[in-house]
Amino acid sequence: MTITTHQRTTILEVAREAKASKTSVSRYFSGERERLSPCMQTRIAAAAQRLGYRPNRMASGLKRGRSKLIGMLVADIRNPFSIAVMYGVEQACRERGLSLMVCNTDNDPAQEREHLSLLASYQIEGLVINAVGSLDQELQTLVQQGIPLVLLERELSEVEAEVVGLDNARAIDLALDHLQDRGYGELLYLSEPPGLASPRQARLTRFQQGVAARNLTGETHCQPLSEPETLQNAISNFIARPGTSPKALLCANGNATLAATRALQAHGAPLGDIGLIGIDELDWCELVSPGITTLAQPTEAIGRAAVECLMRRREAGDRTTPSRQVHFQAILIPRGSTRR
Amino acid sequence: MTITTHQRTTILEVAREAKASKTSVSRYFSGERERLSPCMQTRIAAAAQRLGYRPNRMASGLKRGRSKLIGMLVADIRNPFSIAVMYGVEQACRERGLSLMVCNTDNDPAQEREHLSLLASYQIEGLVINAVGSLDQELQTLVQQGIPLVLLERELSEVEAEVVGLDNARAIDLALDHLQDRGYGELLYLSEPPGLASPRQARLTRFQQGVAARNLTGETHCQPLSEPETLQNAISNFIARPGTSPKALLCANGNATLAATRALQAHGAPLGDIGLIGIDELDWCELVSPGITTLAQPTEAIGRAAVECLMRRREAGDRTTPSRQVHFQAILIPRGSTRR
DNA sequence: TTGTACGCGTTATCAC
DNA sequence: GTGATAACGCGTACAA
Repeated sequence: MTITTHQRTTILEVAREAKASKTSVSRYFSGERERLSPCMQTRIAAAAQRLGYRPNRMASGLKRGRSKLIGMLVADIRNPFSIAVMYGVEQACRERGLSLMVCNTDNDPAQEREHLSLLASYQIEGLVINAVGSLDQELQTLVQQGIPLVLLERELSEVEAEVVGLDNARAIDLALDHLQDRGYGELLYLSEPPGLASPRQARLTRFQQGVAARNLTGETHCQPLSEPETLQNAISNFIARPGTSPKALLCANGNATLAATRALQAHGAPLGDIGLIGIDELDWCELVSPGITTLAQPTEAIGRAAVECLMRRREAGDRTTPSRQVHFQAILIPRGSTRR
Repeated sequence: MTITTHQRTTILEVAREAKASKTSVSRYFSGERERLSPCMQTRIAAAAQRLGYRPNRMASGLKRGRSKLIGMLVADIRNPFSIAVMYGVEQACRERGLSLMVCNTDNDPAQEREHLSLLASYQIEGLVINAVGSLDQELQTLVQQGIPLVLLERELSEVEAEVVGLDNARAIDLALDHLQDRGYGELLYLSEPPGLASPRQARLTRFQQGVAARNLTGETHCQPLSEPETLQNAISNFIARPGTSPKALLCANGNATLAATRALQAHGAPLGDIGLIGIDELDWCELVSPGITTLAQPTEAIGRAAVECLMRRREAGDRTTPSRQVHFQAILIPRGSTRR
């Protein structure tokens, strides 16, 4: 039977109930159970059970300097990619007894700064960052405070932090090779504006290099996806233009794929006739007939790797290890949208 | 210029730097700025700026008993519905200066219990719960500790907590009316097993009532969606069976819609010929030709309402107000899948 | 094996 | 208007 207290039970109450001292109870709950006599152990266990006791993490975090909290800054929580990575992060955290604080910043640098500072105030032990702004200075502060950082795909040169993400160059190469294989010679690259977001930048430049290297024709359209008409027009123009070779669209991420698919449907162009390939595998890509070819990112692995990096760095005493980069390979999933 | 300390700056250091007392600095940062002399204010501001000071929320949480933390228990973080609600929760939290701790439980009651206890140990000020298990006892403990609870669509009768969610009965009615309007007379209801999850239960029973009331023919298939073949067979049998009236599928949630769409495609049945309507609006429903009719849930509003309930209850001193239910209406989005 | 005493960084109380 | 001091709940030397 649990006793009904409207206040949380403290270690002191458990100690009294078990006729033991604070210390013993504390030991019991911090993995030093073996050092206690069996009798004492059962008494404490019983007392804690009766009172429904749970150590206060605020207090223990304050005392030991370890909050057992990991922070995650997400640029856009509604992006399936972010969620998929978050799933991996959450799993890895749980396996290590860590909890996760999630902050969504809606692609707003001001909010990113605010949330960063907030997370720091909770004494988080590590931070996984997926942000759009240039946060060098704020991040530098965190690094100086000894908080391990992992950047998801945002290679900010200045800061000493791990970087985990896709091997963008090879992913684009994979896409271009596939398109060329399938006979598409004139390409339109669709992306949101790269801005400071380095993966967008990396993918874009590799596209440009890769097109040249393969003697393909390539154009790019890097506009916000918020206004469908802009995209629609770009695609219509691309299709209408006289050309000597089949045409295809290459979408830089899931959002772009979604927008492009909408635009193609509105335009009435059948998939495959106009080729379509996108980075990021989504639930529905196999459903939109005849299926959309994608480059899947190993999202869960990316999330787990992020936490692993965090922990490794924390145990390594921070400054000693140089920061590293972990790159994962995209997986091509060929479907009807690149089959003529 | 920020000074490089590898430890976090404390209030004491700021006090020394500003030639003031801890108390004054504390006042400055806890909204009692006005009580300080202008001179003192600028001194503290400058010192804090120089040192990059931020109050330690662990410590203040310990002292004041307010962690400024809201917890959210999510049954399945990869379910778009959960994410959409979470978006609303996060926004509402941010507007109130609260932070969000997210726990994914992967539909596992054991993990739900574990996370619940973990969240409590962080002295969270409120909890939004979307769970599958029967957690009555654990939740009761939290209520007794004075933690406000909001259940997303899981009406656990015993516990004194707010319930926020969809008006399931009317949503099902809406679906049935729509299907009947469009001339579908034989229906197959697809759902994951209802188990203890009350929205599934509510939708299922309403379907059965509603079918009877309208003189329609209705069957139900409530199996896990993990094995596509089971669903596939059920649908094939349903379609193959001789009938007097057009047939349609009604999917209880987004997962079911996804599975049903896959199965129909595998079966080669064109949408609309066999009707399809699903609860939960998803990105891709408009893309799968000729578009899938859905009942959209106002997810962001649900998330925000959850946090509002939490805060209202906290300010009301907890026990006084009776627990309430907030129900939102689904919105019908008709598309080609219910047009013959 | 067990208990005592102190400090983590903050806020609240009470003096000045 | 300002400052000293005692908690908050816990972990951990150190002593017993």
